[in-house]
Amino acid sequence: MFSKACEYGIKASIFIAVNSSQNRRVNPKEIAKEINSPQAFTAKILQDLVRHNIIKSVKGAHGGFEIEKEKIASVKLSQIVNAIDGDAIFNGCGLGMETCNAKRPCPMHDKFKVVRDELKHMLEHTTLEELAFSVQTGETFFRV
Amino acid sequence: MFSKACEYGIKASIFIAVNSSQNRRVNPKEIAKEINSPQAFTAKILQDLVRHNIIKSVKGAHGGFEIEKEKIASVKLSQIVNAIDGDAIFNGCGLGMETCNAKRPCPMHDKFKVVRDELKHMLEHTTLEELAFSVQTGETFFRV
DNA sequence: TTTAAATAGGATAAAAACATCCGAAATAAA
DNA sequence: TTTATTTCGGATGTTTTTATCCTATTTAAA
Repeated sequence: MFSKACEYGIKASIFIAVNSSQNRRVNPKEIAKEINSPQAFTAKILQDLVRHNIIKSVKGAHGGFEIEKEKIASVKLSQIVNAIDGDAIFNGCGLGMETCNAKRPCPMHDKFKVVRDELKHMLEHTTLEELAFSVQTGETFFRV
Repeated sequence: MFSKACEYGIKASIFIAVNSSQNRRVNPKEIAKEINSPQAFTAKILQDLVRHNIIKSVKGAHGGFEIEKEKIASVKLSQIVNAIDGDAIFNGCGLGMETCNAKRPCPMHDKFKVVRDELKHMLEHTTLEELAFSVQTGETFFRV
């Protein structure tokens, strides 16, 4: 469904949100440990999220990654997915056809579109805030 | 969403169904041409579908691939997807966590499960017959 | 029985995804 | 100003996915 990079990116963003809400910056080492991901690879993904203006990085001593508090509630899962995996998941054809559309649909088009649109809707209406909150309350988890 | 192999496998199955309903066997060359896929790679996938007992192959002169007519209506998309991509799409965690479940859910679990279950339901209730029919009537297409 | 036409399957190659390493650049604090 | 700490970014390596090639095996028909 999502690439590994995207999975790591989502988890990392949530973890950063959890910490930023407590005014703590975190670094790739802490993040990778918490979300159970390869550190250097995770660092690359964090750079990507910074370039896409989803998280903020602060260089130098006492630096790290953070998300502005006001942003935590407004950032949607769809933005993270789109930043890392692009928009194929939102608009792409279920059978990978470049040219599939309502006028000239692939055999799966109608049925697939229903599911894809629901996924899209879910990603566009799920905020970092609610995900971070469920982690903070101990309701959900990043790892075993 | 699905691997390339799975996309080719679905399209190939539909094309074989269309032809089998007219008592025609087809070979990898015809199939690859029709569904716009690499021929040798497609042949491998066909072997996989044969091993999974979804399609039938007939070796030797005048051989080729076919699907028993009675089977066309009973084969579900889910069987093809499962044969090629396995069951991760049906049961896997949205964040790739091996251990995610209702008791110890990942942050996306509840919201993802809704979408994943709808995808699963769609795949389990879509038959090769209806897909093949939509191609036969010229309502849907494999390529540009 | 021979031949031509098919699928089967192993070996190999190319591309993409996943991952690591290391030095450069930035910055806060000593 | 120096030092320690941190992100940035390029180079490189590994694994998986995608794709090709070639030979063996099977089988219908001549």
